Amino acid sequence: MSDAVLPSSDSEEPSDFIRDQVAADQAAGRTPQIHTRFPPEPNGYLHIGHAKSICLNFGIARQFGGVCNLRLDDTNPTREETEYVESIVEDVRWLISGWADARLGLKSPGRRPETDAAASDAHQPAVTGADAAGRPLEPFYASDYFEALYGFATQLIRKGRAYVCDLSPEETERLRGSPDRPGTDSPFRSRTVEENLDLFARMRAGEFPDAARTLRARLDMASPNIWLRDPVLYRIRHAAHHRTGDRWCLYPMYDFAHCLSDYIEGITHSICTLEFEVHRPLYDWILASLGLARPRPRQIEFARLNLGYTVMSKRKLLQLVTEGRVSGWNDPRMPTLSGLRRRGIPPSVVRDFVLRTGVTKVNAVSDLALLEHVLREQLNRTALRRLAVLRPLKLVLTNLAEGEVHEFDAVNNPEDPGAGTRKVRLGREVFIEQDDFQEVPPPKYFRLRPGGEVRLKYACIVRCDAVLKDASGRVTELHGTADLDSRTGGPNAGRKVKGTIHWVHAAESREVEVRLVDRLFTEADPEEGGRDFRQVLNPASLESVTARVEPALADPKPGIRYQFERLGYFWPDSQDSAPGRPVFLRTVSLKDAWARVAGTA
RNA sequence: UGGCCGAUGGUGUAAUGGUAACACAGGGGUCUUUGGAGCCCUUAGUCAUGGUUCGAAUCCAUGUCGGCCAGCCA
Repeated sequence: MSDAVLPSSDSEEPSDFIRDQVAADQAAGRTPQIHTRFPPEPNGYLHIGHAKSICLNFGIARQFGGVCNLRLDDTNPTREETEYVESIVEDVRWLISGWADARLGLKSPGRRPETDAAASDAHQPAVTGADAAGRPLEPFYASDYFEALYGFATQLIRKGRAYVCDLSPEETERLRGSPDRPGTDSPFRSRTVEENLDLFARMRAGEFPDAARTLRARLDMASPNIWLRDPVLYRIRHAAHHRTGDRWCLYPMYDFAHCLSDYIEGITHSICTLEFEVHRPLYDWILASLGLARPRPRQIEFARLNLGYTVMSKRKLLQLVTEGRVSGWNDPRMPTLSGLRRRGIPPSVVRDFVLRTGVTKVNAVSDLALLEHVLREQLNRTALRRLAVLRPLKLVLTNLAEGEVHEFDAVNNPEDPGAGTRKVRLGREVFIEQDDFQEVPPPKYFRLRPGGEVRLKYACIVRCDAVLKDASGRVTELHGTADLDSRTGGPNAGRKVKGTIHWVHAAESREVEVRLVDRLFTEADPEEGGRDFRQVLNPASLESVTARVEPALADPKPGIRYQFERLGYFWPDSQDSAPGRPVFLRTVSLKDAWARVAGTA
């Protein structure tokens, strides 16, 4: 099954307040070429919350004939690593593959604004597809703009809009005031342009230790908006950067770097999450203060995605990893894109899910059930059906001779006749699911019971004649009789029984490890009432069983998704499978109507 | 006791001054060699109070509740 050809809602053109704005800007001729960007900081792995931003930004580029740049927002050398850069690039490509590949804006390798003397305003155009020289393209990096940014900062100083401040971090904080009390001007606020220029150059030259001085915007210490109270634009950090090494000891802050990175790349719509709403006046102020040649980008905010039964912040996900509560960032229980991918969730499902949650400014928590619904909807249409018994119980069909074997046709996918059929074989001994037999069945139980009958899927009806137990009273084996005349085409083919169960031929079945993946937390809101989310980790989130499967499952092709009939959707784990020794992961269970009935009884 | 943003069934969204709609979840039915899938039916909502208007989920005011903001993080 190819992820790219999966049918989904990708073909629909969604509408929301951001797309309305983009459409209006384009229609009015303000931004004929739409240009968005996805700007993660490489300090962690991408998760399904980022998927929303990716789908929004690339979706807009796709819908309006534009481009979406992938940009690493790497302005803080102490938190960022190459490992994260690599995972981010891989995850973004995976998520947009077969959907918006053609919209991915990258740049020719090694290119930076200062390598392009013609562009006086540091313009960095995006390339889609391939490099003119055939070299692989690379993402944009905010760190590629350090030189250009430094130049913009000196311009701000020359205009009297920024100054070097010698206040300590503690003093800076104290003089900032509080939300309901205005701040106090820094004593360094009225330095001359010449002095500021000289000091700023010496900050860059490494003459001062960390935190000794900052470059600050000259705005309004009395503003009710904290971010307008002379915010820090540059800080000194004698730290090696994952890309620029030790070329710099002066690093721009987010507010200064982001708006100008957007400008440098020619971004028209800079879409970010709600917490940046209060930064927008600063975003606009910096750009407006510089008297820039080209049109300025515009920031629009939306509410991030939240999902039930999980946590989403990088800090908490990192905690799960470092404390060993999961096996890594790509543990199949993790909401990271690498975790979802390993679990077997196709990118088209992530896209469809995100699409269905909509785009608003309301803080909301999306329902895990919706993700599972979209998953089942797509996998139902495409997954190959197979018989697998998770917790085997032996059933001996005493009217069949040793070595007697019967063959039946089994449909590979009832939703897709083109998927064809295969043979399944039945012998004297079969395994059935322990759950499919009850010695003392509850009301409305349709499966096997002493003296009762059930159909073995694709084969024939069997009756349970005897129950064998061990000394502790545990059921160890069943004896029964097969009615071979009830097979398809047989004289008793029309006989009706209440239940149909899955099974495997004991002699030909294979033992494989199956990992039953479930939600990571037992509560929809793991942090409800301020509790530590680690208190409600689901102890049953990952259960390993040794299953008995039909031979057709012994050596599965990587990347193929299966439905184990009546159980759920599974696929071989890309990491722990070996040739001839697959490990299956459960992507999602089938809906279980009986569990509801039994649970409420 | 500051500023900004938001509030529509259980959940997520739509309705852009004119019949509150869709999806998921829940409930019921139908069909079935998956208690799956499909199909049909169904429960349930505009935060409150005023105002403007022929008419308000929508506009205005006040209140309530929720989120965000006082990193030299992003």
